[in-house]
Amino acid sequence: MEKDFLKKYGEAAHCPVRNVIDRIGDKWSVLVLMVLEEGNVLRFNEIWGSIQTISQKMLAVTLKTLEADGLVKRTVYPQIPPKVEYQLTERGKSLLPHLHGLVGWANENMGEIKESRELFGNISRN
Amino acid sequence: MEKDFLKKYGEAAHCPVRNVIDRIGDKWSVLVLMVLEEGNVLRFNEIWGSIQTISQKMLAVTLKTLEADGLVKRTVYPQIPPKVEYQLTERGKSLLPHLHGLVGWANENMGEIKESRELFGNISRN
DNA sequence: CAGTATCCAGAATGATACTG
DNA sequence: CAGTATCATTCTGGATACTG
Repeated sequence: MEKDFLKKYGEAAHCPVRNVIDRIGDKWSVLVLMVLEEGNVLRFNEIWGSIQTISQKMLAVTLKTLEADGLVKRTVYPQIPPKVEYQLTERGKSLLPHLHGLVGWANENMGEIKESRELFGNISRN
Repeated sequence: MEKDFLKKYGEAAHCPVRNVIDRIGDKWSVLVLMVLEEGNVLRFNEIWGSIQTISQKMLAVTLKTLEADGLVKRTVYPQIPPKVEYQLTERGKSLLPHLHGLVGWANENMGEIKESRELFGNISRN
């Protein structure tokens, strides 16, 4: 029996799933978005202090990507020393409920998932 | 003004955000989950045919990870040639609404996001 | 303070060939 | 059919040093 009703996925540019995962699947974007949600308006070093293990480079790269996507707004105050503030845009805010859905799911299921993984035996992805 | 009310994120093992992103942030997991949702019960090659650009190796690895996490159930029929069927578990099904939330958001916003990115100028993440 | 520039290690993914 | 094994490549992120 053929299953021709299945959609074809994976063609990169036009794949809606790829679009999402490419955007939030990196190591830090979701974390930065949630920190900004909590802090409202934050300076570079405030975000850096809140995400303990991120490197300065990756914070800069992540913020720039989020800004380019219009999820975060960057405001520069021309002073010395410089002051730069970051905050979510409306578009960025509209994404957050979905992220909370995911994190909520993770919190509810991580315990059992870890047990499953133990039973299955640790596997490598290579 | 200090912002000590900010939570501290990023400590890997105990970070709920890391837990989610590590699980669905890879290149293929979400795609495979959605194909299985649509197809209900599918054989290895049916999934492979539905995700055009995935390699055989990565499909095998992805399915094994999802199985280890208890999101997908694998059933082997001891025949020659072999027949193996994959389907979502209840846990796997419980994740999907959240993924649909994200994909829906992406579909609604991708147009504007692409425009933003053009205006901003293409940036590299390195 | 808020970044950049460089360089590098390791992880993730892909290509290809082979097998029970 | 449903994988595994191996090798090659690409991509990501971290360390460190430097700057307007």
